[in-house]
Amino acid sequence: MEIHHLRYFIAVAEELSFRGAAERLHISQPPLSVQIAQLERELGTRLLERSAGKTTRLTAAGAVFLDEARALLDGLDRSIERTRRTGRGEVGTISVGLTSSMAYGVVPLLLRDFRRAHPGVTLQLLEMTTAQQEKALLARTLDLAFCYPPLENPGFKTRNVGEEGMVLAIPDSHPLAGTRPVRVGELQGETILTFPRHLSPGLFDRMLAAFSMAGLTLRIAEEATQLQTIIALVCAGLGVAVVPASMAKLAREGVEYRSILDPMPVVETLLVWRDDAPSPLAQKLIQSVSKTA
Amino acid sequence: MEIHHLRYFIAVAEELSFRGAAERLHISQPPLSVQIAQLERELGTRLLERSAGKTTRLTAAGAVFLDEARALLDGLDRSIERTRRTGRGEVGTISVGLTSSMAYGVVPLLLRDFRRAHPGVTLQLLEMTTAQQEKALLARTLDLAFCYPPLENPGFKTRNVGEEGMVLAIPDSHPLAGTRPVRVGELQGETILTFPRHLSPGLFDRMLAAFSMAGLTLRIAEEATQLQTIIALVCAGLGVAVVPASMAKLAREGVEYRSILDPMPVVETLLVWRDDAPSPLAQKLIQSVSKTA
DNA sequence: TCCATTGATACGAAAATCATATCAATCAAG
DNA sequence: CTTGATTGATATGATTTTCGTATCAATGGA
Repeated sequence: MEIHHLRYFIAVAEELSFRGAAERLHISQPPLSVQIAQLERELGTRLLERSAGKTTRLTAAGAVFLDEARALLDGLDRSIERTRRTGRGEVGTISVGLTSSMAYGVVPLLLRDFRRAHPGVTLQLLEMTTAQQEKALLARTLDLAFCYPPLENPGFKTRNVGEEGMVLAIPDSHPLAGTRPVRVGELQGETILTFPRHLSPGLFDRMLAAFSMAGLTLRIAEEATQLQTIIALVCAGLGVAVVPASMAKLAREGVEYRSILDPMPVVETLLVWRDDAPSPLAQKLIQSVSKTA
Repeated sequence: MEIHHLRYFIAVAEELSFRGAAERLHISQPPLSVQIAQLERELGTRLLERSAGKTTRLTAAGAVFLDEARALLDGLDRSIERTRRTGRGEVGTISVGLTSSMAYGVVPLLLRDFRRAHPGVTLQLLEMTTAQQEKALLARTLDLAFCYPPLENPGFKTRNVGEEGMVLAIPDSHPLAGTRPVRVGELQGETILTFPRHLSPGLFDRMLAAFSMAGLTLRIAEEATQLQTIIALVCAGLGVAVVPASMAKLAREGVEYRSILDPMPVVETLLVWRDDAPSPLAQKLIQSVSKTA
């Protein structure tokens, strides 16, 4: 059985006439009779009562199969449309990774714009470290990733979607509290908290270098897998911290943010994807982000 | 698009290999590639990522279409099975007419047997007079009819499914009440109620003849479109009535039934159907009734 | 009785699918 | 780095299927 059998049968069942149906189908009557006969033979039952001269009628099985055939063709149309929409990237799900520290930066804005432009698309956001995201991209668990450089794997395409400076986070009870920008030298003797290196080796090393030049050392808060934890430690008076500027949006009681006068590393945010055949959805998000950023 | 496109695509999507799928389909690989390419062209989107040497993978659209194609083929199988069952008369609906007076005779027994043997069949029972049933058969509103002879239209096939004698229905306060059979002569002076002629002309005329021979007249209860109404009138003391023996099963408080010694008309019940192409369900019911009766 | 119309059948023509042969690209092994 | 094996794509002739023309028997209406 093929789909044209369904179409042919529906035409005959609706016209209740082989000649009329043949005309509607733009074919001649004999092959139509043959095709219907094939269909009846395969189904093992007569679908139409025909007697020359008198009106053709549906059998009980024919009435059932007419309903079924219509439903099947409708289902086929819907299936085709759904597939086409998916192919055009109008619907579907896309997995996007981001680090927990990006929750307050430019990434939410970029994603919000994409969501508005593509309401049919489900964004699946997964908080992961840069290293985890790289592995997930390779395993195809992620379609896209928002990472911090440097990337370990060279086989990725990237786009810079924003960069931000570092600011100082201090308790509001601290002598340096106030609106004044701060120099690194003023931190002499302070406990300067920072995150474990594996969370962002590139940023970590550049921070380390910047402070070493000023003769300062950093204290690594091993348990701080999220920058918010660092802020919490600052709030508790365990020290000060240097964090990306967007963290200032996390207005936390008892913590103030001060800009730093000395040269500090700049945190770049990269959108990363595999260089082989990104899905249409991924392409759309890349395009959306490129336009916005 | 044809159904074999769906089958071919499912095979490739499941094997994730054109050659493997071709082997499974018992065709060679080149035409399979061509068919998939046709499918992709018609859908306007790529379904499979293929790169020589590396593993073939589904695109997002391909994953969607795989689900859809499986569902469509499943639906097709179910449709075929449903149609075949209808063709074999295993499922469906059959419209059967019967007169209201048959509700206590042999007909319910016959239908009960059929119901047991064919649980998938819905019996649509319609209470109609014999004349109404004949019209409904011609209009194809009914598939089968349980009628009383004679039939007006000669173009029917019939089968006698039972005959029964007539009995006397009298109030239990009546002088004739008791267990004794009754002679027609004993009804001299009684009001003998009967149904309007149009409900069953054949039976009416034979009844009329039988009573005329004994010098008795009948009083027609015009409002009695159902035999039960006659019984109700008897119960109310408006007279006595001669009714089919099966009505005795309608054990009504205040009414007794007496057999009649004189020759009385015999009520035949006919199963009636059009002589042109009865549906498989109708054939099954005819067969069931013939075996039981 | 004749004529028009219905669907079925027969047969050659057109179209679609298929199999064989072959290619470029890629990967694994030496 | 080279070789051999495997992947899917392409080209071409063969086979199968479907289609159209011609024709038939059966039925209903004029």
